[in-house]
Order: sequence, then structure tokens, then C-alpha cells
Amino acid sequence: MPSPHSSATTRALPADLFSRSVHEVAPALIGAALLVDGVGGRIVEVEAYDREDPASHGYRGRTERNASMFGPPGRAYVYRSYGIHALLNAVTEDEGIGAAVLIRALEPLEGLDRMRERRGLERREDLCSGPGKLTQALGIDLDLNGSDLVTGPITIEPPPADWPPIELFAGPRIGITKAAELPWRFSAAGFRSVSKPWPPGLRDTVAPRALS
DNA sequence: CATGGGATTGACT
DNA sequence: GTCAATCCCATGC
Repeated sequence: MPSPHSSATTRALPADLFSRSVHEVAPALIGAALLVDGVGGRIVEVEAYDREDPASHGYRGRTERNASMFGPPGRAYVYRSYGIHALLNAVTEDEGIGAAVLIRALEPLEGLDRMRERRGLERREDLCSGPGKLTQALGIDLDLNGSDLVTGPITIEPPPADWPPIELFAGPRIGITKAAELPWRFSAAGFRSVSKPWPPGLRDTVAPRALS
């Protein structure tokens, strides 16, 4: 429920944010608000996939499935994982370049009742603690592949000013076998909603970067 | 054309 | 800890 005096909730992301390097966009999205029709929360975990990354869907070029990854920045790349789950990415960098940020976890903040209905679960920390869980909780499916992340229905906005600052961690990505050593997973410290805990000794703090 | 693996999750031993 | 659910795509014959 944004008050008319709260510029923080209506402030836009930098217009060119998604056109920047995926390695800049990924940590910048930690802490941002992700919403679909009033349901969503704060992004607490992401991973970066760049054009030269063997683990990226874009690595071997454009296919029917990954076409939106090569489209304009600031769009959604939604694909079906393991034949079952829909996973959400934010497309980055110039059109023609396959690079995207996988959204891996949210801290649920808005519309928790609808999340619980869709997920068939009660516990808050289980609602959005994984890339397939958050898409189910927010009702994101393949029909939103290619949709605009600024105009919606899926929107990503900067964190409202009254949300506390976040301590950012970087570490290895999850669930991949190729290029698994690259520290391109980013998460917010102190949230139970991250999809998996950090292995001890495999994390480093990163200075949070302002969205400007 | 057949096969195998994957940016996952939930149920089960 | 193991395993099955099941779609897209890469690889190899």
C-alpha cells in the first residue's frame, strides 16, 4: 500500500540498468522488489549467466527456447526446467547477446495468502526459497516469457528507502556442473529464504552497489 | 532417430 | 541420503 508521499516505492530503476553487464546487474538486483499483481517480495538470491559461460543456456547460441535471452534487455526469460518448473531470468546486455540473471529466491512480503494457496504450503520461508518455488508462488509461467519487466505484469523495482540495507555475499552457483567454480551467485545475508545455505568458507562479502 | 542430461522440487529410505 | 516427475535440446549413430 504505497503512500502518496513515498517516492521510494514508485521510483524507477535506472533506465539503462538491464543493458549493462550481467555481472553488474546481478548484484544490483539483490534487495530489489519483484512483484506480480501485488504478490511478491524482496530478491535475496540471484545468479549471473553471461555469453561465454558454458553453463548458460545462451552459450551455444540462440534456440527456440532461449530466444528471449537474445532479445532486448529488461525482459523476462522464462523457461521450463526439468520438464516441470518455470524459472525466471532478467535479460541483460544488448539485444543479440545471450546474458541473463536467474532469480533464485525472494523474501516474501506481499500477497502471502495467495502464495500459500498456489504453493499448498504454510511456512513463509518455504514459499519463495528456490527458483521454481518463487515462480509458482507468484503465478509466473511460460506465457510471461519475453514480457517487459518495467511495464509488467512482472515488475522489478528498487527497494523502498525504508527497507534496511543488505549485506551482500558472493559464492559459487548451484545445481550446475559446468563452470561451477565461478563466484556468480549473489545473496543477501541474514535471510532464511535463500534456496540453500552457503558452504562454510565458500563465500565472500561484496560491497553493495547503489542502483544509479 | 535414440539417448542422455539439466540453472529443480518434493516424497521417500 | 536417494529418486522420479517430464520438457527442451545437444550429441551421436
